[in-house]
Amino acid sequence: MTAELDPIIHPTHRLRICAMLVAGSTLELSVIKEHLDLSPSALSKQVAALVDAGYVKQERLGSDTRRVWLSMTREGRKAYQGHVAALREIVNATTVPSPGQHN
Amino acid sequence: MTAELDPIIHPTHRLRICAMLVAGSTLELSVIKEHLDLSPSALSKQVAALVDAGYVKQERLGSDTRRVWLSMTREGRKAYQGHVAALREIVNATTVPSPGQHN
DNA sequence: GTTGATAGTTGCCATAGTGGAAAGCATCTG
DNA sequence: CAGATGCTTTCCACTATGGCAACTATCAAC
Repeated sequence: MTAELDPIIHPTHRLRICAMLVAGSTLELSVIKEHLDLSPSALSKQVAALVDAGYVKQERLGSDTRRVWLSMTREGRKAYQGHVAALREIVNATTVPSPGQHN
Repeated sequence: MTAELDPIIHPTHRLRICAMLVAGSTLELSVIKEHLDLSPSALSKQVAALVDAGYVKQERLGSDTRRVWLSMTREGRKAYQGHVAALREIVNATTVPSPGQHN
């Protein structure tokens, strides 16, 4: 408990990016782009925010060095897990109705 | 599926407010205030955003008419449930690790 | 090598969101 | 009535966001 919502992760696009990366280990930026409805520049900035926070690592891996690959850092994984834990805390207070309350 | 994140609900303070209201049916504003670290003015504005969206209903109930009580509208409950469903979709893609991935 | 396409980043700008302080309003309490 | 209380609103400063257009770097074709 006492997990905190992480303002770096919370905004919707970055939350989605992190979720994809935690699930997918290492992904091409273009793959992420297809799943978020964002212009290239906006996406680039959201990713940069995660990189600046130390949550995401950027590499140019393949034969085509224009392409960027992303993965979570250990710190990023930890922050994401904490964030999700905090979300669960907040939301679960919801789903356990106290007796005598008429929802 | 295809549940959408609701930008009215998503920001952290409003998410907390909604979670409290969905859990607690009708709450005094002051009760919410104690659980969020926000100035009176900031809280007032966040609540106003939820009221404007039609998600929360404000009433002056007790003998002291200065005090405001809050509850979710049916629409608000629906929106909140949708939002939480969307969050689960996003986050659950995470917690089901595909085989062969080293998280 | 030159040309044109592609991947991504950055600067600029316009807009929206947020929060606190302070003033304002209505109401309650003594 | 005077002062305290609960909440709202106005004002202002600051941050965040997104798109466009310009830019860099690389690739692919010839």
